[in-house]
Amino acid sequence: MQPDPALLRTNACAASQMLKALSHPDRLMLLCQLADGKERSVSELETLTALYQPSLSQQLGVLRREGLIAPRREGKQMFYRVADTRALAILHTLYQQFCAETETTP
Amino acid sequence: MQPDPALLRTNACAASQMLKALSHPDRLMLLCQLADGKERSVSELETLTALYQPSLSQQLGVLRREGLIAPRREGKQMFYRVADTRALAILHTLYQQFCAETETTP
DNA sequence: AATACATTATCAAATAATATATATTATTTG
DNA sequence: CAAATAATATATATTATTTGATAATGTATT
Repeated sequence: MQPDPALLRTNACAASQMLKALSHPDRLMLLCQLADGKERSVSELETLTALYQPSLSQQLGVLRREGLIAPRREGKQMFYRVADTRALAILHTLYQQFCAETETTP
Repeated sequence: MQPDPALLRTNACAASQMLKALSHPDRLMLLCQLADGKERSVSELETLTALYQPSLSQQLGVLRREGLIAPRREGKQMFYRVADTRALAILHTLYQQFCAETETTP
């Protein structure tokens, strides 16, 4: 599936760095709320995830520095959206694997 | 995409635990070698990844305890294969996103 | 200036990573 | 059968990183 060992390592490092950013429940919840590609304000995210505000901002900072999300300021509010198509692809797979079956079907 | 906040958190925790296991270059390289669903012996994996044996065994141990891979003994050798379909799905997405474009095309 | 919203700084506790040493299990050989 | 070897696993020690909580600070609007 991957012939060149040096390239394998390079790619594995890149991928695992992104996975590291994803592998935190709070950060993953945040990204789930942005997985539709639309943007959300920080206060919306605060409501949706029920995270304590400084933690929220802290985790958004991690995602921002990794380039996974991008900010846009509008007055006093900050809006974030997913800024990395690779992350978006992973999020969709995660949704299929971890959420699709556990959906609340009335 | 995900209405119930409690369920969101539950799923996010499950997913991030698996991602944590994936988000290490050595472990990811190992899993890449098993991503075709076939099994490989530890010594094969040692050759393929050029990892120092105790590290290799240590990382295999992490993956095994997380249930991502399953062992089979055959004489003195141990064979491992991916034992989790969710992990397999994630690995395929990762391959598409991080390896597909960088393929060595002669 | 006051208010609401958002970010940064600090720091102890918990976890994870890396390297080295040692142990286990099974086969082979004398 | 006992000793040697091979393949893999575990233990340990050290260092580095991450987490989680709280306090302090910054920024824009009213």
